[in-house]
Amino acid sequence: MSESGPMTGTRAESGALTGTRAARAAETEVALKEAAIRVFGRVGYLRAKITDITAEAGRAAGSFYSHFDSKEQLLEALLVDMLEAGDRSAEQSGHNPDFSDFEAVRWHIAQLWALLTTNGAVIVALQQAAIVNEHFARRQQELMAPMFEDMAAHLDYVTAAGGHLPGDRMAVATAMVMLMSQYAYAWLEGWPQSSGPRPTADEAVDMLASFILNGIMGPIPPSRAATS
Amino acid sequence: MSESGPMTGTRAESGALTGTRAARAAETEVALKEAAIRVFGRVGYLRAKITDITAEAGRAAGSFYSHFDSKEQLLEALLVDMLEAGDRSAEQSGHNPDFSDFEAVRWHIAQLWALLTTNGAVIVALQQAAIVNEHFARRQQELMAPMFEDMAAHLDYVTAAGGHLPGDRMAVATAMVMLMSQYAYAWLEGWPQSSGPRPTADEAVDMLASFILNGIMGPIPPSRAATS
DNA sequence: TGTACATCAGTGAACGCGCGTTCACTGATGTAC
DNA sequence: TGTACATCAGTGAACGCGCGTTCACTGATGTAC
Repeated sequence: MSESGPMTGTRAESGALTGTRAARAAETEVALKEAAIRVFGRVGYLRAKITDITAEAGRAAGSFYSHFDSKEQLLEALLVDMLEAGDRSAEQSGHNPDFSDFEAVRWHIAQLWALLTTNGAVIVALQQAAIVNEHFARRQQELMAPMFEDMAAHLDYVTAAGGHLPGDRMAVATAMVMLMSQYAYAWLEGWPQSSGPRPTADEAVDMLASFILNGIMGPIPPSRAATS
Repeated sequence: MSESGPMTGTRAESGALTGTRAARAAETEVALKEAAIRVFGRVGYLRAKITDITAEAGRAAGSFYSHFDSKEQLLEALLVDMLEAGDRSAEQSGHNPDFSDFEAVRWHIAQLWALLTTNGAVIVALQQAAIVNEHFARRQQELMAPMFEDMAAHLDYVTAAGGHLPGDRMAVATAMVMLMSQYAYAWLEGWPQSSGPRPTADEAVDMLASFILNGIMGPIPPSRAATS
């Protein structure tokens, strides 16, 4: 027994390139996806070359096509992964839909913030892909539509609580989503570059929550705004 | 005198392709720029091919390079045109910087709205170019930086008037710019597509003005919000 | 005013670069007997 | 358990498409004398 069996020995020694065929293929697919996310984050989806991704994953160029038909299909796969993970985490949370309440607004913003910071590369990739590709333009709409509807529904609580929306409920919902997502994007990009230290994530979420609650309802009591 | 002179006759007859050499070249350059704006508006900057632009302008492909070194340099020229026009119109307007006043806020939003609707194609082209090109990423920052600074300065009037900003002045200024520009973009794109009629430009500007004034200060008197 | 030549805006076919995609090949894994 | 063959993940050089860019050419405009 000074030598292990030929197969098991080979497996243990050559690391990532061993295992059953199926396992090895699955490993490579995951490696390609993870590499893609890193490359997208570094140079953006539109500038990312197939060979950038395979190089980042430590594979040959041709290997890519054993797993994906194209860069588009890879992005689609990443989107599916993201949405599955999102569905799983969304199930458990019974949330408060009453947007006349500061904590409810803040909770929703924090949720969106978490989504953007954990899946930033994929979401920004989708945004970029939507610019040059009809399919992803539609996909982006499909992702945003429920957000608009969701926000609009939450705004009805504001009206019910005697708040005075600044305009049409759908227009206000659209403005809210645009504000949240774009401010988050600017924050991730480090805008504006000129001035002092950028806010922490918590400060940013607080600011947005106060801004939006004031915007849709009127000022919140200073005590709550200061302590949250 | 039954025949006009050979040159003047030729000029009058063959329309756009006549005149002095310099004039003819200038005409073509203008035609290419205008064609580019139309093509950018239709398919976007990133998808626009040089031959799309020359075809739209009714010229041969090679003609492009008598006037511009590349698509990038053409966009740069369009930006310069836009900024020159912007400077000219900005000079004449003595504006009210006091953002505790509804009309001042509304006026600024209307200004930005006008800028985006008249130069939408070029501004969106810049946004797209900034994604894949370092030069235009910097150019975009240069264009936005004064807006952030300007808004932040205006916000100081809010604090002076006893208003309570929802966060750091620069963060709030950033949020305002993001809200205005992105809502305008969404409006131009017809988002959200699902629901009923989108607001008119005036309604959109009113909504943004109320949203922002509430957001940065507290609610405006209902009478003013309703009448403006 | 007329002629001969120079210049230049514009033309469009051809060229060539960059990058996505293919494919003959390798060596390890899986299967049959 | 051992041998012979089949299958398949992965390789990387080569291919080829799309589009930016060039360039020899045309015909009109400008200049010289």
